[in-house]
Amino acid sequence: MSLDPTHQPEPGSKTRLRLWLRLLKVSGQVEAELRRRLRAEHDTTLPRFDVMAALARHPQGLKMSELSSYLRVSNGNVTGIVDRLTEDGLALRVAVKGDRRAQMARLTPKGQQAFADLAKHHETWIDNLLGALSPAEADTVLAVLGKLSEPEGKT
Amino acid sequence: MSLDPTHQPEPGSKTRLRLWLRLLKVSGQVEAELRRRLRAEHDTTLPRFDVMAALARHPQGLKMSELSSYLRVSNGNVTGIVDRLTEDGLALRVAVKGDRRAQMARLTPKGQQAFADLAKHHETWIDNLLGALSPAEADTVLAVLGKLSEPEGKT
DNA sequence: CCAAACCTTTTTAGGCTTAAAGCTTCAGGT
DNA sequence: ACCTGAAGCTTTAAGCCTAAAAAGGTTTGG
Repeated sequence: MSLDPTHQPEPGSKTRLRLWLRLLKVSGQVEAELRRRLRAEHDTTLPRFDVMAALARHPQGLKMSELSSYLRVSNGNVTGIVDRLTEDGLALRVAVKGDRRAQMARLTPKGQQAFADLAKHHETWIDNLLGALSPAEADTVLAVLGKLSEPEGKT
Repeated sequence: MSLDPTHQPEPGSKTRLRLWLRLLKVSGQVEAELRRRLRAEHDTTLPRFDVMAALARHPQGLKMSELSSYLRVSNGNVTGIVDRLTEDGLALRVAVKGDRRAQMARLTPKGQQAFADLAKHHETWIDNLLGALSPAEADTVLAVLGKLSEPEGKT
């Protein structure tokens, strides 16, 4: 099969597959380097960073369920991460007034300070890791990839 | 701090950070969808798919250490994955002649057949998920991201 | 009032991941 | 033959991830 030159299942199928593999490679490399630096220089992990970033944007705190839907991870997942952040004194749980089922996760002052430090380094790291791209190139890719995130179907 | 308008730490730093976030978003979405379909339609996982793909390219088999360096994952990691593939009858370990320490992991006929089916669907999925991009757009992104994978320093 | 339905969170079970430790085997030097 | 270091693989510990079940708390309809 496929010796038939008239087959051509999809135009650009091959190119898209190559694009996917490269996308996977680049994001994997950057992500791996971020994880490595977070661990080596700050003794933390990417999931912890993500949770802290979410909480930093919401100083009043987030319910556990809000946090999990915000981060697009499972409900039971954030339990463990917040547990460990709490053990390290970076986060805490506070009761929700009027609903004894719910709890708000919130950064401690120590956690806010730690995140500010992390965020500063994070931006620098990204700028270094993607430094081979000019702003114009970055904008180009940004625009093209934007088509995938916004599945505009309204023709 | 940063009220000083002469600061400007990096030109394009903001754009690169946005690019990274979009890259993360797109690859995360595609990857999550692949995992979901692998699970729902084939009762398997992405790591298993990756191992099977590696073994499919090497019909004579791969040593465990070759497999782990090929996939860029830790040595102890593939042990468990090959274990589970073996339990399902998709892979097997064969002794390496002349070195009783080493073992070759290899796909069984059942495993080869299963992978052929997976690979066919995989290509279709990718083509669908990235279908919003024209071949020209895909080529553009491919070229730009190529600069990151090939850190050409020879000027 | 109270039981069923619903909501919020934690717990459980299973898989993936790494780093580090342990076991066996190999290869080379004495 | 013996020792030693390195190689190959597995095991273990800790964290992350999900889906599903369990445990409390709340709300609502009779």
